[in-house]
Amino acid sequence: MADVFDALSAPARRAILDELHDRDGQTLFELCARLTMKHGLGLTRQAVSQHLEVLESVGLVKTTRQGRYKFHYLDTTPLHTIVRRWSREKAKGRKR
Amino acid sequence: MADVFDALSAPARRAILDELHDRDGQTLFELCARLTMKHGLGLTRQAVSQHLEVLESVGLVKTTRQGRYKFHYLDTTPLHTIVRRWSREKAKGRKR
DNA sequence: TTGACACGCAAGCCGCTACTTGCCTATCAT
DNA sequence: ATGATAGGCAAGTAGCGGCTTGCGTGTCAA
Repeated sequence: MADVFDALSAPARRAILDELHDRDGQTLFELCARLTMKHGLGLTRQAVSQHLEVLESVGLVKTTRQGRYKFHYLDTTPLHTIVRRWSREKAKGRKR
Repeated sequence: MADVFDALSAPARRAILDELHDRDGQTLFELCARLTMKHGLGLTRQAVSQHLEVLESVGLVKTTRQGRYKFHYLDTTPLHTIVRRWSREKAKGRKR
């Protein structure tokens, strides 16, 4: 588990990204509460925590700590590389 | 297994997309040969075939049959929906 | 200092999926 | 018709990942 594609494969992680897109900078408990509210997902705190670890490891989520709070922020820049990978412009050195 | 994210989660399927991006309209056997050549993947024909099924089911690959040949073509349009999902422009009816 | 709160660590279970194996169908050349 | 080529179908196996469970750590208020 190391790249953006794996991170996006889990529906729960996509729901987390949706939540952060709707309200950026949430804590773990906020996310747990709102995920069960809106998306109806029955996820424990640990489950969400593990998902956030994955999302952070691939750069889709950035975090800042303040005291005992840890805020999570969405970062979509890794997504652009996905589309670019199979875009029509052939890679630079390829034309020969 | 039904959406684009799951389809992209497997490295082998991404390699197949890479191959089709490099040379569009290949048959199953062509893909098998070139995948073992270039990417060094030890994939059987059935493995590649099953991957192509998945890619086709989510619309990333289109196919045409001619006699006993089946040609596979890359289609990147499903990829754009991924980026749009978490783009900055809030969904239309949301501003309230 | 004590308790509550926000979060982290680690092991275990279970289902899904990638891959294999074996056999079958269809198309083409001779 | 017969063999070779291109591809399809189906069941079984093994490993990984999502989720749980239980406990531990750090921060804040009273």
